[in-house]
Order: sequence, then C-alpha cells, then structure tokens
Amino acid sequence: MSTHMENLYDVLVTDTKWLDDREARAWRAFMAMQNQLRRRIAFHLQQDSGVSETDYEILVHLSEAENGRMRAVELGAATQWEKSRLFHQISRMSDRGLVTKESCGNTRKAHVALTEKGRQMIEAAAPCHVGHVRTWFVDALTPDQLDSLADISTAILDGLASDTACAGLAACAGDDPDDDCDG
Amino acid sequence: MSTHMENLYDVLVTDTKWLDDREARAWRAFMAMQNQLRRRIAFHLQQDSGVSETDYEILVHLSEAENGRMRAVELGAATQWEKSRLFHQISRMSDRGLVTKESCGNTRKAHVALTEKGRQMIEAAAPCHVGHVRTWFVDALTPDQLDSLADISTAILDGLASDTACAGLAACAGDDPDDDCDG
DNA sequence: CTGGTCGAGTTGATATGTCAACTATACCAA
DNA sequence: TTGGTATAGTTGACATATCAACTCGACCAG
Repeated sequence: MSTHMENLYDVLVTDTKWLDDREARAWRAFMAMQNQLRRRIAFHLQQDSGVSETDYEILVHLSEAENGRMRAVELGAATQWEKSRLFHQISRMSDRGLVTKESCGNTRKAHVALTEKGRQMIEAAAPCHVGHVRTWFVDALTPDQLDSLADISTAILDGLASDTACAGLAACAGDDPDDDCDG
Repeated sequence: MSTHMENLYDVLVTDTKWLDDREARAWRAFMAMQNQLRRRIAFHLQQDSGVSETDYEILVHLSEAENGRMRAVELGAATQWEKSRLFHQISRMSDRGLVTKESCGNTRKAHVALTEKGRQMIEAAAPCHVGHVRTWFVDALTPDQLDSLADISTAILDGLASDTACAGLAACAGDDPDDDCDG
C-alpha cells in the first residue's frame, strides 16, 4: 500500500470536520429546544381547544384566505407539505366536518373551504395558541433575542433555498392562482 | 346588560394579546426554518447513509454509551421519547439487525445494545450527518449568531422546565442507573 | 410474610406521515 | 388536430407516532 493510497484513505474516511464544543452546544441545545417547545405547544393546544398542530395550520391558512376558501395547491404551497399528506389531512378534517372539499365543474381544480364548525374551532383555538406562543416563546426571550432569532432563521432559510441539489425533496409548488371558479 | 358585564365579556372573549409584527415575524420565521432544516437534513441523511433521523438518534446514544449498551429507560431519558414510541422503534431496529434487545436474567431490566451492523451504520452515517449540519446550520451563521442561538435555546428550555402544569406530557424519566447485569 | 403501590416494559388499536403509482387535465409544440 | 409532457389530484400500502390498557418485578408499610 503506497503513501499515495494512505493519503487517499485519510481523505475519504478520516477527514471529517467534526463539530467543536461551541458548535455542538448550539446544535444540541437548538434541537432539544425545538422538540420540547413544539411538543409543549401542541399538547396544550390539543388539551385546551381540541385542535392538533396540523389541524391548526390548515385552519389558520383557510381562515386568512378570502371566503375561507383556497385551492388545494395553494394550501400545499402555504404549508409546504407533500401533496399526499395534505390530501389525507384534508380528508380527515372533512370527515370531522371542519372543512369541505369542493371540486370545480369539469375542471380538475380542487378547493377546500372552512365550514361553520371549522371557523368556530379556529376562532376558539387561536387565542389559546397565541397565549402559549407568548408564554413559552416570546416571553422567554428579550426583544433583542427575538430579533436575533428572526435573523438567524432567515439566514438558515436562505442557505437552504440557495441549495439546488435537492431533487426528490418534494413539497407543493403552487404558482398560478388562476382562480376562475365562482368566488 | 350592565357595564360590569360588558367589561367581563371583553376580558374573556376579546382581550387576547395578539402577536405584534416583530413577534409574529420571529415566530413564523422560526417555525419555517425548523421545518425545512429538519426535513432537509433528514432527507439527505436517509439518502446518503440509509439511516432515518430517528434511527440516528438511537444509534448515537448507544454508540456513546459504554459497550454500546444502555438500559431502555436510560435511552428514554436521553431521547425524551415516550416509552411506547421507544419500544416500537427499538423493535423495528432489532428486526433490521441494528440493535439487540437483551433482558436481564429474571429481573425486569431491558437493555439495548448495538450490533456490529449497527455500529457500522452509525460510523458511516455520522460524518455524513455532521457534514449536513455544518453546511446548513453552522456555516449559515456567524459565530456570534451560533452562540446567540445557543443562549436563546437554553432560555426557552429553562422556561419550559420551570413550568410545572404539565401532567400528561409524558416522557421517560430515567433516574436510577443501578446497573447490576453483567457489564 | 402479606398486601399495595409504583414504574418499567409490552402490547395492540388507532392516528398520522411517507412513498410510489396512477388518472386526468392543462399546456405546449409539431 | 395530434401527440407529448408536466402537474394537480387521488389512492392504497406501508412506516411511524400516539394512546390506553395491561403485566410484572421492585419496593415499602404493616
């Protein structure tokens, strides 16, 4: 085995740039915080208003849309979910009477609309959810930290967006509102 | 309806302290970042080394333990998972030959141990995972931002921990190492 | 020793998420 | 028009997460 081969071996197998203490501390704390914060907020949202985190996300987008109504593909773009996850979620919510699925004449466009019950659910859940976010997120941080976290988040998002090598990581795209069906 | 009643009504129904622009910006950016970062890293980890995010978490803890072996309850404490999630995950990994479940004589203690295959998996996956964390997390931030995020994370974690009103939000506790079975 | 409680471990039912395949429309180009 | 491609929508199989109930050893009080 030549010196050349040993160098190649080093490069391929042992030359990983591991995280130093500062980096590892940030990463581990961040991951732990993320997990626990999500779980806490989701748990209490469910307890207090009977709405899951995923229900809530759908309901929020619909309630902010005109007439509480959106095309499926727009919902997909807003949530960044895979289309089949969205489909199953909408089906379940439809079964529970929170939304309705409306297809549009002979075109293929699928619309999703809030029902009266769905609107009542989101209007009851929203103050509750905002309260939790305030308690465990906003109030835990100084105003400076809050701004700093927003900047950090957008920096990471920019990095993710600028990376093109991600075929296979699908989420609904959602251009083309192009909404001709009634109103 | 008296003025008194109207005030009460206001307090109960309309007096939610909604998020202002700064707060909403931070919260939304944070949530979006969280979702996308996790998804990206998990996706590429799976692609490059055939290990899911959850597999990885179990394997890391085991590989850092003495002899690649831990009590189930310790693993639960380390991961902060519910015990039945942990059980199912371990069962699946055991089916795939990554770990073994070892019960301890006639005592009730359950141990989980890395197999040779499991160790190979984690040793192949770790450099890959660290690379992704570096690319999309560490390198996207300045050193100051990294420290700031660590502080922010611990501040939020402290707030969560100091809140006692969370019966029902179960995760494995894990005191009492008390480990007498072989070694 | 006896009984009682506690918590680790296990189990299966159910809810949710992911994946690949498929259908049908929209759209473009020849 | 025709054909081809892209994408929205749908479906079912499978993987994973959550929940409630159960088993059984550990431990303590009497």
